[in-house]
Amino acid sequence: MKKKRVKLVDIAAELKVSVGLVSLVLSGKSKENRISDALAKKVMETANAMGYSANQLARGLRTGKSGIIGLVVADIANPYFGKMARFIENEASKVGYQVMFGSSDENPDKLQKIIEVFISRQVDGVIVVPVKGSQTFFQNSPIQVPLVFIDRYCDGIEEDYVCSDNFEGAFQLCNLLINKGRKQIASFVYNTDLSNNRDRIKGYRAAIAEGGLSADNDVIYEVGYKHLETRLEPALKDALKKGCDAFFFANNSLGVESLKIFDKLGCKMGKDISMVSFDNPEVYHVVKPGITCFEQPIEAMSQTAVKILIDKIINSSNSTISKRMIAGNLVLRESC
Amino acid sequence: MKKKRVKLVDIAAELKVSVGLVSLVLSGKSKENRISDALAKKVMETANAMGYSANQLARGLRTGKSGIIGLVVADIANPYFGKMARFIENEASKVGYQVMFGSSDENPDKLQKIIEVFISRQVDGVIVVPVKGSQTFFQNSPIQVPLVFIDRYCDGIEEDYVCSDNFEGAFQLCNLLINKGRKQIASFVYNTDLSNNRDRIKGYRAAIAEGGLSADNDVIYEVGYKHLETRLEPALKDALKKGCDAFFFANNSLGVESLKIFDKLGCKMGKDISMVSFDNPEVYHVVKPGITCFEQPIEAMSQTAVKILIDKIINSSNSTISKRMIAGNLVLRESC
DNA sequence: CATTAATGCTAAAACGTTTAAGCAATAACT
DNA sequence: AGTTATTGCTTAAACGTTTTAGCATTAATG
Repeated sequence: MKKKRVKLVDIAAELKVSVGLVSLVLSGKSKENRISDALAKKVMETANAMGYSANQLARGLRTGKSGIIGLVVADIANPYFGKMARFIENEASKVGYQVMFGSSDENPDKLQKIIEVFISRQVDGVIVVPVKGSQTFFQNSPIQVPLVFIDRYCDGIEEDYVCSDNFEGAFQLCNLLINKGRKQIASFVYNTDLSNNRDRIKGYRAAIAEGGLSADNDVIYEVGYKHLETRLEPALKDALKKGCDAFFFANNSLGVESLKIFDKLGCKMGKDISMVSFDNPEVYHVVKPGITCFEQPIEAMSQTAVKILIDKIINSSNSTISKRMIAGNLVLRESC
Repeated sequence: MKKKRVKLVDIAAELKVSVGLVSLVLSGKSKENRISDALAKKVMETANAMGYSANQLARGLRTGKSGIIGLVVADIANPYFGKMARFIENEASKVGYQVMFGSSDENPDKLQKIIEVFISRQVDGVIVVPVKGSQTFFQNSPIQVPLVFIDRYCDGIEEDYVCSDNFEGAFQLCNLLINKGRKQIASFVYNTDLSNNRDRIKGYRAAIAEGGLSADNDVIYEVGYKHLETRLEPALKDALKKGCDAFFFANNSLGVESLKIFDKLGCKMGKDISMVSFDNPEVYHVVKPGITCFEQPIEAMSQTAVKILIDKIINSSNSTISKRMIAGNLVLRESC
């Protein structure tokens, strides 16, 4: 029933040649090694006929390359990261790489565990969405694999990264609110000092300052990733009580959850209040009024990250580190 | 700069013991092999101190187990499959397995390629969402790895699967429409004869029949996965023209896209028309009126699939095949 | 005391590849 | 004809583990 997997030695036996020769032919090195065309052809044919498929474990052990890249996102179930995973998969498969993933839940311990497991599995490189509190890990552990940060980077860690223009996105979004004539803009962000979050706050502040609005710190609400359900609603109520008539959300999770709460509280979006948000989940498109947002260039970011990583893997070029910031685009809808 | 990875032989050299001993200790086989406690302790300590991490490629080559399971979904960017991936990741990591994924785009050729690559990478098992046209592949190729279908199964392929109760879900959903007093229910499904799609159609038909409505075939619209943008709108218009006052959507993609179109056409959801849908994407929760739907038990399905797979891997028990159907639950909202 | 048993370790093969080095045989030169 | 190249293949080591079999040494037994 269970057919034994055919390996090089089986093909070699069948043709009465050496294993090495079969290997050379099947890995496309016939020419360099002066294997006769006739024999090479015969080898390939029988390999096909016998249904040969290389054992990548053995190959990897020998060559020191697994052909796998590890991807660590916050949560693969979050469509933002799901899309990212998909684009990374596409780009990686173009160059023969497979993707192994792990979700950190924004937890530095989990992230560390995942990376350690990846390393143990000999991934050739990793693409990582770093999380709050993981700086020390990246600093202390002399990470032994090529690494590229995506979506965010870690301060003080000199590593390649690719992210979107978070400052500009926030700046543009908040400008929309100001131009709309809104007077007090509440900002909802995660409680981290990660680059993306921080730059979005900066963009918000810059817009406020340029727009001549008062930039009271107390209308910046930092909400923890795991406390959305409990902390978000009180924060929103507080903002409303303080007279905020506009809302800036630093990501889709905050924005989408807030939409539900606004509805519950009976706030009329686009009338009583205006809102803008980072990210462009399906919800923002379908809901009425549509939510104006800043769409991050997930595809370009993902492709770039893979390209940088593959380059690092192949050329072992830790010479210069690339820091890429890719422009996103504003999606104008009715919420502002 | 680049620290050399420490391996068993390094630890062995450090302690002037044999490699085998180190291996035995580190893989927790000290007792069975009568390694003295003192030495075992010392080995573990130096292993830690030296930062040892096993090379899973080598281990896998030797043991014949890679510790990796392959997951083939239609599209990891689709939140439904993203969640599935996440739950599978969680369950797999509990037993020390990593997940490698691939997206088939509902394309049998891609699916086949992915599985072949997985096999070549020596995955210990695969969890697969089969697609239209992949039956022959599963039939002909004597798949050499433990396999579990999820979400759907292939007719004529005797393999383990776990799916939700598609018939019951569709039946219940359509009953809601009928009880609401709707007279002509259009059904929007994919153009495949895969089990899930087919059972949903059956559920729809059964409800229609029991409800005493006319079951004209021409209010079943089969729309291809890749032709949603072009084919869906004409189909919806056609249904409206035919006088349909209720809509059953067999999945979230069809339902969400249709929401946009209904809005464009000025249809008042819950008044002019009612709708129900399979799956429970965020959109259905946030949109007004909320969309009544049948939520599939993604977590339970995923966990079950992993458990079955791990069991097959460990026990090589191809004795009995398990066919699991897990109940989902109706989420009542205002669209019906 | 002589035998058997238990203890604590080592040696070496094996997993399936890749690849450097080498070896005949033939071909191409002086 | 004698040397050197070229051609076409083979050999065998290596990658880092696991695991079986075995070897001393010490302890327990009759």
